[in-house]
Amino acid sequence: MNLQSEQADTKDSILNAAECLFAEKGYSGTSLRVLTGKAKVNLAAVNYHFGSKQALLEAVIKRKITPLNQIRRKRVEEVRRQARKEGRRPDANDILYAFIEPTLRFRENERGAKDFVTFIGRSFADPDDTVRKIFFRFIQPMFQLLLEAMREALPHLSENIIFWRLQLSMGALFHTLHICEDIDMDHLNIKDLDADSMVNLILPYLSAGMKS
Amino acid sequence: MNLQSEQADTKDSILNAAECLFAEKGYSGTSLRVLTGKAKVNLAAVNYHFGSKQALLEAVIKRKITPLNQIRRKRVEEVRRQARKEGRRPDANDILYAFIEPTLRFRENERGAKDFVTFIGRSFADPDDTVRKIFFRFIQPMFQLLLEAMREALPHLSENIIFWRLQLSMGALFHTLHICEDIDMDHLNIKDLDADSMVNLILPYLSAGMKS
DNA sequence: TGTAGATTCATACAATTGATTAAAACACAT
DNA sequence: ATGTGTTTTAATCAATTGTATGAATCTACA
Repeated sequence: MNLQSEQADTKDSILNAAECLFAEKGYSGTSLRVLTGKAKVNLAAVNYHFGSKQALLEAVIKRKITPLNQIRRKRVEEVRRQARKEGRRPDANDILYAFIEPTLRFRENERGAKDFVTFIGRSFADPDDTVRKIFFRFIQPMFQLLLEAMREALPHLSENIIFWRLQLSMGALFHTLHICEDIDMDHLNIKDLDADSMVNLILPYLSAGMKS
Repeated sequence: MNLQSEQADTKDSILNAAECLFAEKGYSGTSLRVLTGKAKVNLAAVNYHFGSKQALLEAVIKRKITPLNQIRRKRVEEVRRQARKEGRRPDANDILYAFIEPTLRFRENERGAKDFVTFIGRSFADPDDTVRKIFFRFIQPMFQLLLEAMREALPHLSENIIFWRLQLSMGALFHTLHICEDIDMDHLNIKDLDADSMVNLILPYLSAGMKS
């Protein structure tokens, strides 16, 4: 067995560099050479430690999405539980808040989380199909939970409508979080907005749309 | 000078194949070999007729975006003119309708337009920066017009807010139009929805969000 | 200190990329 | 029919891609 910290250093360097570069240039747009260059490790290190570029992608996603989804799931279910306890339907706004607030908080606090969230937005359109598939596998249960909760909150709307309004919400959210890294308009600063301000910016929009 | 129809056939074959493949796999994900293969022309034809892959991209975008933007601009300005004539502010819903309805109508009617609209959604996240830049150049004036119109319609909101709500709207719209090609859920069919149904699905959401 | 196992390293591999070239094939006016 | 300018074709270019290999280096325990 080797010294833990050494191995961890290399693996973590690769994961961190991948997270950053995947956010900036996408999975398909990032070569292992610039990736290992940024991580300051040998080119072969990726295949040695992860097996392949695709396996690295899975590791990058899993590392961040697992704890994030855990929080979001807890928060959403807490909203449903609270509503049930009070004998009423959950509110769509509360559900969205329970999903969005941890996402943006996470994005603000955790190291590299901003890159990761940007990466999510990018992945929906990656040239490589496997990227979408892998992401889908990790996101699907969370989306399903949101769907259930929203059906409770908005019983007068068909499942069809709710489904597509949730898609619209996801598109709005991740597109905005993705491109806000690109935009550097002088008077329209959002890049450095804190989590609360971003929630205040985005939540009312999504909430109104869901209930419309 | 050569026979017009021959040259046009080759160039158009390339443009059509590019449109389709760019929608399916993105610009960076499409190689000139599979592209010329699909178009049933020689590999060198792209560089001969367009100069480079990037020049082809510009041609693909320009061909469809120019007439589409012309219609949308006319429609949006008609909404503003009508409101001014009646001495009132334009309605946000009318502005959105003037933008979205031609987009979805176009998507439904014109040959290859569905692919093109899908391609737009994909391009926001293409690994190649130049794709985003080229698209931005063509979309920017239209976005600016929407921004102006919305400031008229929603004078109580800051330019900042309107800007980001428009971004949210664009994200919602193009993400949904993009992924709806992927989704084939048995009971949640949207793929073959006609333009009117899609407007009815999307417009209330965006409208409520903008006004929220 | 010496050895076994884990890690790093430089190098090479086959495949694919966009682009270029020169010759062949073509169209058309004279 | 001949010649001219355009288009198509096959072949090749250098560059980049993810991956694989074997030797070198390092770590930890005897």
